[in-house]
Amino acid sequence: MQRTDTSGDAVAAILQQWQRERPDLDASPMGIIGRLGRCTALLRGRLDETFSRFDLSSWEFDVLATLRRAGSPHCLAPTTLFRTLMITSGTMTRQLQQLEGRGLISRQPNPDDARSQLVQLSPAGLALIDEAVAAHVANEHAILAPLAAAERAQLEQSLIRLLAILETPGD
Amino acid sequence: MQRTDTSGDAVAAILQQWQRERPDLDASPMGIIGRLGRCTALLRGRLDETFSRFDLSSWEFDVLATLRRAGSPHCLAPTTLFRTLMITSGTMTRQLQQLEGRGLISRQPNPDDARSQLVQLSPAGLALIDEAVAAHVANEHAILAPLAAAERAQLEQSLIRLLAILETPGD
DNA sequence: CTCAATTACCTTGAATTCAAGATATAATTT
DNA sequence: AAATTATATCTTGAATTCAAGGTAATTGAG
Repeated sequence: MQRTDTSGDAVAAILQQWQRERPDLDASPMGIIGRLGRCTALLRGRLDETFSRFDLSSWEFDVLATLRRAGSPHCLAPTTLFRTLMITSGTMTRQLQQLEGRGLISRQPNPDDARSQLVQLSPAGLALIDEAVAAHVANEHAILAPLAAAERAQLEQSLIRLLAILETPGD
Repeated sequence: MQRTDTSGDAVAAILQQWQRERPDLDASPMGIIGRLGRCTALLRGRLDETFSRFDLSSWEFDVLATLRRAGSPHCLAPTTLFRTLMITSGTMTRQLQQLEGRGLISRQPNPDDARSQLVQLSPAGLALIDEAVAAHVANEHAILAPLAAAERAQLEQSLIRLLAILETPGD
């Protein structure tokens, strides 16, 4: 059975419920934090549609895109990759094994350090990610198209501000 | 090994890399979509800190909070729950089994429909979630405290707008 | 009224992700 | 210089999540 959801603005309804059940609490921060999570969840689905057209999952796209962004020779150490992608090293290993199996990357031992490996985008991987990135960016443009330029600017500015707060180490 | 990240504003750096490597693409939507995902990821960690103080994981909190919000007698069908929580029915079953094992909910057959069950918050579950919600809301207030009232309003307004677009069925 | 077909509800097997462990290098002390 | 501690890199076992399947109830036609 598939997950479903009938939301209008579900978050507003949740806030009303809390107001009714726990009037002693000021739940207003949920108006921001709840909607943020919800937007991210819905976006994930939209973006995955494009990835799947290239037989890629979200994380596969991310790995290939990171190598691509690094520039020629499209070669990075696994540690650099998993730090950039904010995943654990174990997850990284599995992902690289899988991508190597599909011939999208190659892994070679690092001659200068037996602990380390060198991950490189294969020609096939390079061609694939170059196409996929173009489609991905086009998809993102389409998703945000209903937003006027001023709305986009306001949203981005707000997110920059929030991100600065969240990244501040003095939690 | 733990995941790490050294971001200043990592998204800005990524945009610059794409500009250098693929000047033919206008990657500006990533400025919004990338930061949104990043904010959500960082928030998750912050919120989990509070949940763990009550020996709750994020999903456990969500289930109990949904039952609590519903109001007395804090009783819902599993289907209502998994639709609200946007998870699959299989995941729901496991979670309810676990919560029942901890004595936080009870499950009884529905007398009107042998297919269905009734999930109810136990007294212990009610007491726990009432405490945890208060702490959670306080935590959210603390997280957003650096934002001025006007900034909060602008951010929320932007998110409401974006959410409306993303929820529009005409994908 | 009976039976078939659709719908709705819940439990089990495959895939993904994380925490802990094993090995190799570097740094420090004696 | 040898030994020891500490750091860094990558691969494996435990837990969580999703897709497919089985069972019960409702609907509608004959």
